[in-house]
Amino acid sequence: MAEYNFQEVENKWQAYWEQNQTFKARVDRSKPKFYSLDMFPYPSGAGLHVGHPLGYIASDIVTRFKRLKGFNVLHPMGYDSFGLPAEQYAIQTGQHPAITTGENIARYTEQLKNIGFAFDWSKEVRTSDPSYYKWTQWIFMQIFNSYYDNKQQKAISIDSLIRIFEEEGNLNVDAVCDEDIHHFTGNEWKNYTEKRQQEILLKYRMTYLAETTVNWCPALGTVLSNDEVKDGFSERGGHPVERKKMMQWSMRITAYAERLLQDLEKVDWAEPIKEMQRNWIGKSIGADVTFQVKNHDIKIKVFTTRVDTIYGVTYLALAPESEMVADLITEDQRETVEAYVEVAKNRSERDRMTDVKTISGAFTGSYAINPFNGEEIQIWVADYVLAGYGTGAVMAVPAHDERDYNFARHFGLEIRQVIEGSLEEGSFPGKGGIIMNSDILNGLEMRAAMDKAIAFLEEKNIGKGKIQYRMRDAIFTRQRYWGEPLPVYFKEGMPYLIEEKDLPLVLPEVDKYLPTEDGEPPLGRATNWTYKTSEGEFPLEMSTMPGWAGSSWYFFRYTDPQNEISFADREKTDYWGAVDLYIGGAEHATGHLLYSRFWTKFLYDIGAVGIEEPFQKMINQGMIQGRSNFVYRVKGSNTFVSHGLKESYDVSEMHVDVNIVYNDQLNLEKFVNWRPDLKGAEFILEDGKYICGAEVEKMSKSKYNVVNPDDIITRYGADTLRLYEMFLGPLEQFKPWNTNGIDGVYKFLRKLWRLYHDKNGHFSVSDAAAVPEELKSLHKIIKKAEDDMNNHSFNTSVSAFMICVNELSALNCNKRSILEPLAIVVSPYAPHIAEELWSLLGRQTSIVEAAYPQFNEKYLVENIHEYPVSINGKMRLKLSLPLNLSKEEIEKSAMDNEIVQKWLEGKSPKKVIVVPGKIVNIVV
RNA sequence: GCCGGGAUGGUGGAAUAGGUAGACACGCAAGACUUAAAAUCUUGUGGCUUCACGGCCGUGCGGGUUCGAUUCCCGCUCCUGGUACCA
Repeated sequence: MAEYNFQEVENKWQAYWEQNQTFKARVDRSKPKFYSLDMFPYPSGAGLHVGHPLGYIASDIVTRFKRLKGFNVLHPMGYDSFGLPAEQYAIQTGQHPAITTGENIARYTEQLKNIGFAFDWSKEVRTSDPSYYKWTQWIFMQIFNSYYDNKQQKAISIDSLIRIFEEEGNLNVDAVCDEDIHHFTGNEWKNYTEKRQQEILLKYRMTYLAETTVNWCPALGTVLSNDEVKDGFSERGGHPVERKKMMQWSMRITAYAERLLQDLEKVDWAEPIKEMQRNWIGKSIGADVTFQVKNHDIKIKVFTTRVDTIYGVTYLALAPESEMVADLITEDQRETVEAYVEVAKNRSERDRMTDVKTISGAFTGSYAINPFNGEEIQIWVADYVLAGYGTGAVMAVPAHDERDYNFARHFGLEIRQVIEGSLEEGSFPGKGGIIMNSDILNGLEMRAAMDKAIAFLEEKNIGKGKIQYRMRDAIFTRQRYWGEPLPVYFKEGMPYLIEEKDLPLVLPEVDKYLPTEDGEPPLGRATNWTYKTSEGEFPLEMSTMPGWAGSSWYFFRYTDPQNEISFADREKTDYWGAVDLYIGGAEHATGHLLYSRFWTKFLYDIGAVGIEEPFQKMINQGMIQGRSNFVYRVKGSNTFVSHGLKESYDVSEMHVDVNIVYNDQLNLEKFVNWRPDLKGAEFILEDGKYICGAEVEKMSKSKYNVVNPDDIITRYGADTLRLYEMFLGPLEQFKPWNTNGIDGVYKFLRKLWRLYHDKNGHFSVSDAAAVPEELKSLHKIIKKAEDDMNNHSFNTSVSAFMICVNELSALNCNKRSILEPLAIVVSPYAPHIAEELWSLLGRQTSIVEAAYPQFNEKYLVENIHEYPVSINGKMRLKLSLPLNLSKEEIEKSAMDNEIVQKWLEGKSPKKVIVVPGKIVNIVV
């Protein structure tokens, strides 16, 4: 092969890796393990664009490097293949989503294989495959069969709870459960009907059925989770979302709130992501306080984080949705309050969110009594109080809370200061201040006042210290077809699990993928969607699982994807353990990453896995944005004017396909053939070229700025694509895709190739000994590439490779002792060309099996340093001096220099700073 | 509003235990090779100024610490991600 023929080289080695199963991972206890994972892709119909593989390339480079360093690597890939787009497509076309999904996966796989990833394809999983979702269903069953014990702080089998109920009822049970639990004895339990018992157990199960307010999206016909809703619209499709009460399965992720929060300390993730999770969990430490309503037997419980300001409470406020409101309205207020509640309730979540400036509320007419000072305070209804947080009621302290302050000002309610300071500029939180006007709390600071107030509450039995989390239980059902069926049937209205031997419960065929006429989910269309037991035939659950179900445990399945007797062999999950490097977008911070941690902790609690945190280290790659190109049509004509001249004409801007533009220069021939209406287009050129305008936008079809990796590979090859994606900039940074610099890395590969070949293109290396400059160049790159790898600074490594190859080219180096290790160092980035060079060098096995070259400091040792000499901090000259000179000798050489003398103008310097091996600075 | 991330030539970016700002690459310009083009190679390329040597300015803006600041501190501007009446 005379010239570097990337097509030939890349096809050859991709076939070789596949045939030899080069990347197949096996348990091997003689080596340290390295589990590298990329975030699960959803195989969309549009295929991969150049932004998708960015993270995969980075992780591929790391795994290839780790192999060279002697690690046993697991680097799998698979598909999160249940999802809305396939179902939407099915609704439109009638085509079964499994078919579309299969086609999309085939396309993705082909595209991924073209890039030359070192994936172990034998480990591939697909969440929509029954052999996979069998185990998703199995995990659901374990969750159903568990409750969370607060004393032991772990999930425990529901059977042991039943035993406790039988023995002593629930009086001593401290578990995470529904609010409306009543106490019963062991005898009472035994006398309950089965239905009654199941009803009670459901209140304890880690996954339970309950009426919940959900984000209902009528256009999609499904429920969405909070993180699937953006500003009141669905993330997929942008359809309006409304609040609706529905019977849904939920999971008690809140039981794990504290552990999810604490264990963030154990993982090596970017601080912003951890912070997002902390905010999402939203821990607040405070107290519950019960207020007696005057002339009523109703008590109002509020949650507050500032019980120290309890003497500053001047009114209570309830959420409009609160059930207590109806009982508290007095006759003279009835009309006003009911009208207000009606309006407030119907205001959509989105209105309430966008319109935070408008203050609204209504006085119920009732009064509550402050348990600390016996004062009567008004009870209001206000839509700034959320039904879903805390108790849905707040004690308002206008002097020290901004929202309470604004509300009180608006309605003319009292504002009473209880912390020293000035109210001139409105309310202030006064967290460091001294309490005043507060009877028993006077003179204390916040912390002490809170402790004293809580002690008072507990003594009087009207409240207690409490920790509140903002995080809600996770809704686990979707009224959709294309998802995992829940392995649940209903008897007398109570849910029961199907038997384990009947897993997987396979998704049934339906005639249409739409809800039924009477509003049931699509599974309601299936015939015989029932479960037979010895007692009869019962209806199965018609909702399916949400998208996050399958992706919350896939990292375990990868270790043992074909296992038919368990979700993964414990020996294998133990060997591979936690993911050592997880690369993916930051957009999953509060969804996938939280759910996966939750399921992992659950599986740990029941003894199914040995780790509590699934992802030890994570890097979040920045998104690749699109870079759109524009042409400028002179209005009313078929003439296009180049970007630099457009100001002289009346033009309209038009997106043009970036694939027919090179370095912002339009390919005119391709342009006129791009669309029929452009036939016969004329151009006004500048310097004989048509230059396009450019702008950074999201990569999308409609903007004609989607760049497909296949096109780049056809033109430049996979190695160039890999190098270029890394060369573009730091992995974490957001950046626009721009092919302008790609020629540079392509040239680099050809220069690299030429190092191993003579002028006539014949492979030619010499066994002569390397000269010091060559060794220096080599050892510089050995060290740099390794250091960069540890910092995940891939872009700087590519630059360093270029420098190395430039240096070796200048030296006309063709020494085997230099070029062999060089091929290894480059191989994680450009594996195909490296393999080819390796085999040309006479090696029989894959370069993957080579060892990373040993760095030797001695080749880099310098004995001369070029000292920059600064005068008053500005570099003025350079001075080459031996490194073994003393400070004094360096200073003397500098002072003797004539340029230095010129700057001194005969004066003696105020100060001379000499940092040996670094710099000289002379202060005049 | 609150919490993150960022701003460096025409472009992507490099350099932070404070020590030569602009590595590497693109683009551009000039030249070599070629009938020509492509490819390849050589040289130059932050701005202003100077015939030149050189000088002045320069890392979003304004201050500060320091012999020395892209890097540390204080105060802003703009872009960007998250979050949102959470009591």
